[in-house]
Amino acid sequence: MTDQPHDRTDASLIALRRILRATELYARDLAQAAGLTPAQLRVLQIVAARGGSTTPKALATQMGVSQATVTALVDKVVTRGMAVRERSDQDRRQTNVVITEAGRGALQEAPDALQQRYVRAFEKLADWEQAQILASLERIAAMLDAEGIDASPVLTTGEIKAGDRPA
Amino acid sequence: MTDQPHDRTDASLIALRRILRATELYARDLAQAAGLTPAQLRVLQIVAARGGSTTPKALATQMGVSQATVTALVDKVVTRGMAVRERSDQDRRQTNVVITEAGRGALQEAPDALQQRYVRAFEKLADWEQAQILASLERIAAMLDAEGIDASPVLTTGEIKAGDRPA
DNA sequence: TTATATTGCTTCGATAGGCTAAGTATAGTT
DNA sequence: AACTATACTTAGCCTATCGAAGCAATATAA
Repeated sequence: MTDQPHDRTDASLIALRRILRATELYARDLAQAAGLTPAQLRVLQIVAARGGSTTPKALATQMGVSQATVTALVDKVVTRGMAVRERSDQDRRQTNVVITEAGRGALQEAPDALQQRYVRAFEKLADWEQAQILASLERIAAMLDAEGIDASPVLTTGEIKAGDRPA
Repeated sequence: MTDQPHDRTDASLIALRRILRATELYARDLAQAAGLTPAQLRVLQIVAARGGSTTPKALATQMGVSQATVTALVDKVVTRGMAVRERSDQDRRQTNVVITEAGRGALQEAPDALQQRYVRAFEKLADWEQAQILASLERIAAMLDAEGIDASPVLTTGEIKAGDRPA
């Protein structure tokens, strides 16, 4: 392969697309395995990550969609018995979306789309490879979201990892 | 940052998500700017990339969706005057989707989501950085779509059966 | 206290993208 | 001529998403 700069640009774009596509397809796959659509699965994941209960408002913010959309999604997971709505006692305008045992079960069947596949492979890599890939990814992420995108909440496993219970 | 292996796994996942999210949001943005939805834009892009004319079959294959979906998408871009349908002369079962001047204009207004933002930044990087990023991306792509997604982009026909909204 | 915001969520009506199944031509095969 | 296969379209049905409007509870002002 020649070293025309443009070749590399194209090749990296192609690789990026493969990544996006693989992620998307795998997300669908997993969601289907758990009897949930990707969007519904995301709802459950966020609720679980926030200690098993959160509000539609918080979901909307974190997912970057409108509250109306969250209402529809919550309707569906509620219908499937994977969550319930409970009126808040502090502020009775608020509703808490609470995950059920069935919901937790479904989550276990369908762990995070990226995590499942990626972690296994990543952790097999040599140390230097991991370091290089990490550096590259962070570089790319910075390139992509540096300009323009409003500071909307990025869903990361990191930030929602351990117990930050919302009162 | 410490060098705990797990930190790196998490950090790389977070970076990946940022990439996915940035791409998704930017795609919407651009599509809106051009008066097209992301899917419709993709149709136009593919048609243009194939020399300004291609068949629904080819579109379906390349986009990984059914022909029926392509029909619907083509309907929309045709309605917007950005493409026309023409019966093939070689095989009269075939239809050619042909991009119009208006379509080309729209494409120029809204170039590829990834390309637009990424290429600019990528081509500013130092040579060694480009090489490293490319290697990493290809590595990741291989990790993600190697195992599991067997052959076709078409998913299993597992069903997520309907649910109605709770009262 | 009563009147007026503001907040949190749901409902309604649209639009988009996606699917499967069934229909219609056209092209190939036997 | 009679099948079979191919290329699309149609029809009917999901899900996801939005904006606008509505309702209920809280907060603020007069």
